[in-house]
Amino acid sequence: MTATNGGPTGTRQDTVAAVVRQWQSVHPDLDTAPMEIIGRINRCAALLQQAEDAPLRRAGLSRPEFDLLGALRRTGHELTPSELTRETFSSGAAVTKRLKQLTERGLVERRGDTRDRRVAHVRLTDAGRDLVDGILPEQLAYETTVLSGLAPQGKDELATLLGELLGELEGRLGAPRG
Amino acid sequence: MTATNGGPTGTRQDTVAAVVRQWQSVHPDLDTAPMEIIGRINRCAALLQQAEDAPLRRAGLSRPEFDLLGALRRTGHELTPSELTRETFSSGAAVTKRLKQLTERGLVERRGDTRDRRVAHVRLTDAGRDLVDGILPEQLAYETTVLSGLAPQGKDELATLLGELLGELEGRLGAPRG
DNA sequence: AGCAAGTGTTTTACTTGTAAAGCATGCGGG
DNA sequence: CCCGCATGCTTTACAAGTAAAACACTTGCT
Repeated sequence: MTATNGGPTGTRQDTVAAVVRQWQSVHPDLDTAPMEIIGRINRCAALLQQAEDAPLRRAGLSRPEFDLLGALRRTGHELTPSELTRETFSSGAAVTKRLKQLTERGLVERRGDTRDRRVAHVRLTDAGRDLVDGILPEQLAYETTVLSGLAPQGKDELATLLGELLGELEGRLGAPRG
Repeated sequence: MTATNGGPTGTRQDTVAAVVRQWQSVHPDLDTAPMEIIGRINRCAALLQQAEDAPLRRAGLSRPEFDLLGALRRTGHELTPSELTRETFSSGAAVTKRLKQLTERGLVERRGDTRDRRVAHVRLTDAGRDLVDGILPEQLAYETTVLSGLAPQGKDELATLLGELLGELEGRLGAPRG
């Protein structure tokens, strides 16, 4: 179809490029440029999550469960369910369900607040902490190999650009917290 | 905590940066660099999907439903359920369910293959085509504004880098199709 | 022809997430 | 004091995805 398809010049063809080309031939008038970024982000995220799930599944954890445990581990202190909601960007109901399961599995513990009996405080058990500490290196190692195809400079550039975009998005969509 | 936190030099602080900083203070030995890319991709994807859903929801569509309709629209011809599975990267069962709903809503039609009575052929109805054609410009317009905070050069750079990464991922994870 | 194995699609049982309602508790004004 | 409203968390009813089994049909071997 296209005249300038070229050969493999080092950049491998990805599926999003093909999709964008199809859209352009159907709607030549539309500016499909945003798809090249947003479509790729979505597709990368889908593939990465699928792949990252592998190390986690070995430990019997889903990614949202790991995110919850990770939030407790990296903050280093107890968190209430509502704080976990904020840290893991998920709904209160979802956090409640996950906590129930993780508690049953002995990975987290809860205690009530002495002052305000509505609030709970959640913390990792020793088993929970060990599990997170065991998985995290594996996951980072895997992620490192995934990114090994990019030039070091490209990685820095990519991290920076994504940081700018994310800052935009969080400012715009997450509404300025004030 | 950090000495070189600096002021607002143009790059706004994003949540992933804070998370990475937490991990580094807990596990100073680990190389957290991959998080700066992969964590941001995941978070961007989450925020984008949430936001992009807005224009779609107005039309009563979920993103996966729109992806299905979009695949039919951009290829320009009928597709079988298994082809839709490949085009939309979702499972056969999911496609079956979506087709059922979209058929009930009069957005797609199915006909059986005359030669092989196992296969079905799915196509957009006029209403379905009109719906996609109506939504797509809105969505692209929205996406354009989302990206408007990035410098034009940054956008190109980002698209290119993501394309490289995605090419890697699809080659590695999606297994070379051959 | 007739049957085993393969392919395309759907069904089933189950898991997980969500929105909205429901509880229990705390807080401030009359 | 106590009533109304806000808050923190959980429950309920439901929507949507998945893996594995089931189903329907075709194909190739004999």
